[in-house]
Amino acid sequence: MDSEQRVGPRIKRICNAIDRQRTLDLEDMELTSSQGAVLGCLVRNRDAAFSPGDVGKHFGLSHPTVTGILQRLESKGFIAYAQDPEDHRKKRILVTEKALDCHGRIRARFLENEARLTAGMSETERTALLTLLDRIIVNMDAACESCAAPRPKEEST
Amino acid sequence: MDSEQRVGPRIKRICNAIDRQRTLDLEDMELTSSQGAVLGCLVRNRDAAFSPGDVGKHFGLSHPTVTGILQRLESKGFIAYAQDPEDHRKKRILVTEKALDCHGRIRARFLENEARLTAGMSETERTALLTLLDRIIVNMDAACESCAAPRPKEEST
DNA sequence: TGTTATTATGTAGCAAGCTAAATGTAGCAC
DNA sequence: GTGCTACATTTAGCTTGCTACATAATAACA
Repeated sequence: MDSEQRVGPRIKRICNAIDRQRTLDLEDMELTSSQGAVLGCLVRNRDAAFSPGDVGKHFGLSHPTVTGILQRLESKGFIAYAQDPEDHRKKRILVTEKALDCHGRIRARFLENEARLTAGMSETERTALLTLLDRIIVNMDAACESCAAPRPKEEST
Repeated sequence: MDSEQRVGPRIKRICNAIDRQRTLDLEDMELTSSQGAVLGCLVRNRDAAFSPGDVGKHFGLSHPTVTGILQRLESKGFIAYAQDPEDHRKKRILVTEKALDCHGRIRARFLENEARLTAGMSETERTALLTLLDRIIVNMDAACESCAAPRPKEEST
């Protein structure tokens, strides 16, 4: 299999380019791509009072990574913390007025970016792409699971 | 458009997971995912005497990023440098015996990883996926170009 | 109750990505 | 030769990702 025929390197290249582009797109709000994504999630789920752990699960990120992003969001005044009254290990993340103000613009920029990525694709193609990407995600979650707790042998074709 | 229906977040998630997995896969050689990819490229193109700039173009990475990866590869004895005899600004990257020894194993691990990603896909699906990813890459290169030299107005629907 | 295990978060330290600014070389105009 | 522009590389400093380790609070259980 030629290196030209592999999915992995393409994903990597696209991922880097998306991050670069989206960070540029949010520059005027002093947000990065990752910060924008996390903040969007927090605003949408503001009634659920997300914890750092919830954010990690939502994006498939490690706890220290989430901590870092949240620290920068806090220092810039987009979020604040409160204690969970029922479980003192947990923190609740509160979004500020500033975050609510920016939310629409962040969302719009991300949607424009998405449109640029998939420009020229039919709805059928876009759907096919999403389905195939979802299958990769499922495949990798399975690989990870077998990492943590090695399976007996699921299919030794 | 629901957040559930976007390509960008999926790409990001997959990219992170691939990096994690591939770095684990190369752990015994003391290489990371990016180092393995760059080293593979250098070994395959060893007759062309790649420069750091060539590596950057090949992977779509900035010069400082390439410099960092190459420094770590050099400190671990996988590559060495020589001056370009015709242009003293350029460096030529030489791969060591150690790199040649590891090359087959690196390649095998990456192919296994690729197979895990696309497990259960027909050849038709795999090809469709590659084609769609290539179109995203083309779209983003176009967007980047217009960034550097803002176009007149390509389609003001 | 007290001990232990699990869970939630934080800190330290590393790799990899970036931009901006510095250095050094090549090439060309004058 | 001098000076200017372009190019190749490096360094500094940032964010984002990770693992490994530390800490605090809850849960489970003898």
